[in-house]
Amino acid sequence: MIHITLPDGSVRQYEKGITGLQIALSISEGLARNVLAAQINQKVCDATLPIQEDATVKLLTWNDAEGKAVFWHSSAHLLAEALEALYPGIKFGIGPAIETGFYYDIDFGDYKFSQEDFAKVEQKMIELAQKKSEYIRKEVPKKEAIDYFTQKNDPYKLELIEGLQDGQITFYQQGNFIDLCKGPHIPHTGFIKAVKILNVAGAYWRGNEKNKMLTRVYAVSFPKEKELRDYLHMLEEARKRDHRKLGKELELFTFSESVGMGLPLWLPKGAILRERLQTFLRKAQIKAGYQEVVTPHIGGKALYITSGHYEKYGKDSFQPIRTPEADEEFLLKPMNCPHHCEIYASRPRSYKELPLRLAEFGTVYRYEQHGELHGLSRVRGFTQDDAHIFCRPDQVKEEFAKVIDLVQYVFKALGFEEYTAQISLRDREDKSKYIGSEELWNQAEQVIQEVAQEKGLKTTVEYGEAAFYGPKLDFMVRDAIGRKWQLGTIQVDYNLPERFKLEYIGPDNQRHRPVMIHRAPFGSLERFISILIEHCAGNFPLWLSPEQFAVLTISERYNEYASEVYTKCIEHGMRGILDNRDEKIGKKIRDAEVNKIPYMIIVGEKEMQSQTISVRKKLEGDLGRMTFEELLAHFKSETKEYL
RNA sequence: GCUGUUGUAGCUCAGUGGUAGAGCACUUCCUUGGUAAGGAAGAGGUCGAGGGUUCAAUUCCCCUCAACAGCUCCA
Repeated sequence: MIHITLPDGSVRQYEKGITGLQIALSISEGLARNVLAAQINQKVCDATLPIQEDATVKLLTWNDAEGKAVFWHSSAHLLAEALEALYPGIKFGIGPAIETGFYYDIDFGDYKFSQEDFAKVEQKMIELAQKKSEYIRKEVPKKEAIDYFTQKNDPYKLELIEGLQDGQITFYQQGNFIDLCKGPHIPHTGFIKAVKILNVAGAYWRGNEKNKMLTRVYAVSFPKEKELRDYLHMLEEARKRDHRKLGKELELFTFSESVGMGLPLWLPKGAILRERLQTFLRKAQIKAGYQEVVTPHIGGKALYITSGHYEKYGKDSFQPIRTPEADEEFLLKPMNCPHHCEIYASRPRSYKELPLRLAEFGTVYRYEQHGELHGLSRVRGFTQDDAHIFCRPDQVKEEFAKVIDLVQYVFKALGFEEYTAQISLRDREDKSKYIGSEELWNQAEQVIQEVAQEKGLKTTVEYGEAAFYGPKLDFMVRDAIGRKWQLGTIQVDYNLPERFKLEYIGPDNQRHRPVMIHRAPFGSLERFISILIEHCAGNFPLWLSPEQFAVLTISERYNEYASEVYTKCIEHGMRGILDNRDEKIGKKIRDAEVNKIPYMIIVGEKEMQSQTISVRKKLEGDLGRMTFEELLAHFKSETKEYL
């Protein structure tokens, strides 16, 4: 008998050789029907794998991320099986699960696989799935593996086998399809009830552009039809919310080929959005003890040699700007920290003035690769809501905590309710690539984890993801349609204080090196706004809306009264427009709705007579007649402290 | 940067080896209307830029730029 510890801490006894599936069956039939794989001592395995000794076992279902990954990986095999059945002789690269769904890289030879083929393949996949073919694991000697794929004439699989150790090679077979694969897989294909091929794209074999380009077939699958429908609905919604589309429609920003790619031009309405966000954060930062600074858009080359960025990124950046006379060279600043370090170093510092928190909405320029540019989310010129906190090592914890408070305040104000903190620490094996003493790192890594816990943040820890100069904490937010984005970041830095030889005089009258914390709640305004637009589908909260109201006239007879109302609104600090076009009210309402203007103020005969206004709210409808003061109250309650 | 797709009016898109079309937006006129599109007329384009084939190119070919998708990258 062996002892199996389950996630709830309970321990059960089973015969040696029991499988995850059988354990599930012993708990409930329903669970057994849903088990996709088993996590045995932290390792994800086939649910059909016999367990030979005491172990901790977690049964994975569709509700576990690992369960989904196995499900999608198995679906990739099903896709391959279907493709092989329909297009005999094609050759297979790799077919992994990805964040949502899976893909398979295929060499179709001369055939051009396209959109027209999708339905046929989906149908075949479902047909094969319904056979409930088991995924059968088989350990094969290297020679046998090579023989199989040689006979099958698949050079990609052969190349993969070459890199594997004899004795560690496994095949998985379902139906007539055999694939080189280390697994694990779901018990049988019958779990897969809904599939959708999403798109095809070229992808180099092994990601190397010198290699042959294969056709990557992207697809997604689900255990229920409804989940597929929901997913497709989400994709549709994402298309509708695309910030590039809304940005154009709402006249927030544009691009010009003459100005250059990746260099956004902010239109008046977009500029209001930026201004609102900056004013909002500025207010919060002043309360939190930050001091604002302003630094130029360029910096001498020497600055970046000192910071080390020139060596690391110099070649991949915008090239230096030269002055007419001497051999002076300036670089467009790719980050603000060196400038801020110079401000710190501009005079001797006492421990009494630490922490020193320097903030700047600093515009930086980075030469992003051509193919990487994407709307506002990846650009070549952007404004960071940057700040650098210079503090003593023993202040890192408190400062970190304060930054987390600030970020949480910002997220809440902007309607991001769900987020997790991703903590990036050193590689546990190889610590050689990091700068800074072991002691400082240990302290900072511990401090970050403690603070995150004390703040009650949901955290994930990624080892090996820390920057070479220090550990960091990134906020991953979930938007209104369930997508995850990395937003605010807090990074500890031991490198720059060292390179810039920053010092402060301690109570012991000795020189000490401060620690620097980089932080940006938004990250970049451009990227943040792109996420915000998609999060709220262009329906900004009232305090951010570029146009908060529109005064709509019933006919030109009321133009004068409408102007009075409009002027009163403007005088009260509201932003909006007066629509006195020669159009019917229905048309004006429609246009205001389409332009996502939160409040429509309608004036006609009744309103003019009674010196009132009729108010209609976007997406909600008529609020009825009210006085101007009542409208003001609506505004006040909706904008709270942010107006 | 690599591969593929696309580029026609301000926007969304048809179309053709014989120098172009729709809807919306815009201008003017009619209409003076009550909670998501009133009517009519008009104006608007070197068909992304450059080169080639041709009697003739927006259409075919080459090259270039940009956008989009994917790959690789991200201080």
